[in-house]
Amino acid sequence: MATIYEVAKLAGVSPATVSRVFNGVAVSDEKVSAVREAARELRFTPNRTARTLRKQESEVIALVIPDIENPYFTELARGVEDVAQSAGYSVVLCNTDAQLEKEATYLQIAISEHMAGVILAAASDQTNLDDIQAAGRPVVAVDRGTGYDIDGVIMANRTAGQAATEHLVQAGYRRIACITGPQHIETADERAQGWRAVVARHFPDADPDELLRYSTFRVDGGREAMEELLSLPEPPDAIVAGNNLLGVGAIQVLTEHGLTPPKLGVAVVGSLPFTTLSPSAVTVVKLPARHMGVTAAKMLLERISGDDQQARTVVLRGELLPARDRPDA
Amino acid sequence: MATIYEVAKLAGVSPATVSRVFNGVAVSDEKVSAVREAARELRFTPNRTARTLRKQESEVIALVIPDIENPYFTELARGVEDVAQSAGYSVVLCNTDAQLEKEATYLQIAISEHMAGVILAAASDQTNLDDIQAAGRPVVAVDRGTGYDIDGVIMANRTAGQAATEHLVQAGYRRIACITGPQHIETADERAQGWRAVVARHFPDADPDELLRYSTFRVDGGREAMEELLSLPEPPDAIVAGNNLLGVGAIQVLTEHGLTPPKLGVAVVGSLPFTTLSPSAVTVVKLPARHMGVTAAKMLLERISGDDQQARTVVLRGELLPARDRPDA
DNA sequence: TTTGCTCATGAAATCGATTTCGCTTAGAGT
DNA sequence: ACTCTAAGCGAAATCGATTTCATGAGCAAA
Repeated sequence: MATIYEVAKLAGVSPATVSRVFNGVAVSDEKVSAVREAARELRFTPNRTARTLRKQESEVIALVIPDIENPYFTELARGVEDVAQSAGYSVVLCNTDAQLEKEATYLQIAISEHMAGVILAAASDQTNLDDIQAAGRPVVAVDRGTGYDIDGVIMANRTAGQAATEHLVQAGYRRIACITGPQHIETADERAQGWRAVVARHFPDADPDELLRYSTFRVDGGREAMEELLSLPEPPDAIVAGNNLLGVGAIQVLTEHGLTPPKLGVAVVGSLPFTTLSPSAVTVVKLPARHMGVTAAKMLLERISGDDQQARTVVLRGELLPARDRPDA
Repeated sequence: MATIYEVAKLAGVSPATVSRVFNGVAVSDEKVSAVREAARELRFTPNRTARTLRKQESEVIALVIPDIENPYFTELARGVEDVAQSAGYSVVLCNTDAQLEKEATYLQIAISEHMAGVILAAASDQTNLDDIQAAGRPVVAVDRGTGYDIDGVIMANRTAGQAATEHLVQAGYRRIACITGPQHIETADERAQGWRAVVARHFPDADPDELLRYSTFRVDGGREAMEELLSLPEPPDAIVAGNNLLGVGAIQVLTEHGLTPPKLGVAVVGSLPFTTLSPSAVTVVKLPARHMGVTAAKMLLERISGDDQQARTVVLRGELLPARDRPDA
């Protein structure tokens, strides 16, 4: 690739002037066109590595997520990407597999590659951000908090859990179970709390914990938990799934048992983008994943451009899309 | 962040020696430990930007795909990532939305960021790789060819289309339609050709094109095409979907019309990881997406380390997972 | 003892951009 | 006509690592 020096020589100016042309600093019209002409001829593209080294900042932001195969996170990624792209930033997607170690590696890379900032869906509440904060790189939390006082975009998880559960109650279900993610993940626990509150209010005599399962946020986790619940002496007549993948797993098992919703009521916190069910069979609390990504990216870009107001937390709300088929319909 | 100079000063050696310690070049034991000690104390991490500038190569590979929200590509990405990670490389995921322009931008970035190589699922057969080849960066094609003579990992698409269709014929269906992706995408067309060959052989009198729909490789594309097919004077009794998302869209429409498979036969080229259907209702030709990513990443790493044998193309085969429920069962 | 080699090491060049500094020149103000 | 200011521009420093080159020490072979 051509360098700035070759362009300078061809255009008959100094490298400094070439740089100025490409960075919008005042240069006379004739030199501008000479430089542009030379650059075109040599197919010159500025070397981003050199630029990053000198400027101590690159136009790359890292999006660190626990599960790249979860459509929820890819939708979120789309939101981030669209905003970033139109601001001239590119996005590096880092998949941590919910492992603290991988997460730490990626955060180190973000520092040593001079990335402009990080959007982080933390693997757990143990995530250490000391180094990246010391490096002065802004971090925005998405989906989950971090234990640090930083910008964040999260869901009203408790509310979402409540809404899902409440809707099942209204639909006439009486023994409502809950399958959620690992207890150490804030998101998982809050949704379960929403469920518990509603169940406790409507059925004060029931022992809620009998019908609560903490699992992994994965399809197989949903399957296992659902199998377990079905084999109880007194199985539930409805379940609330703590995220999309748990919902998929649970519904798969139900289908295999001939209990296709709404025979057994199902409400999912999260969307089922690739479901092949009738859309009216399952209640869904749609999470604004894309919007979450958009918001987080905007906040991050503000910080990158120097905004240092107090840390903000934006709380987004899910949207209840009720199942229309009732068991008594 | 601490620099190599500060470490050198603290350890009482030259920066060159510090570099050698971190790159496994012979240095006396005492200096090694002095350097390590100093590095630990200053929490030194080598600045990757500077290293990249000097070495003219970074430990980053780009994975350029047309649709990050398609589980097929995220599964492929997982394969790439696992191999790359264990070789010390990180992966930048670039989403082109099947747009040539975005793709070109990302390829330019790959060059100007000195990325070690690119794994590319091309947006179309128009992709221009001249620049990146001129820059000497290896490119491996996945899922689709590129029109260049480079390494590639592709599917036996025609075979997959045939197998899916053949299975529907064996199951007793007689009027089998096909919904596939844009005609200018090799993958889409080859699968349709497989379908056409089988249909022509078994039903030589039928006009195949009446039942063939080129669409986009997206859920809504599958929905539209399915609606169209259902409103034909003589609608099909089965369909072959050219990829996973088309399959999802088609099945959604069928479900809404009360034609849940296997009432109308469905075979999909591609997996339905988040389906909630009974697994025995739909025939699936499972594509080895992960394996494809793994293979491509290994090939790319070989090229990166200097291998310059002739370009190779690896063809992987899909696996037929037949539906067990027959319409006549 | 001398020659020849290897090994460890530091000084300095290098990668390719940006940016500071200082000089020149042109135009405004008096 | 004479400062004063600002704009345009080039030379050189800079970012932080790697790598070449030169040097000297240590050791083996002759």
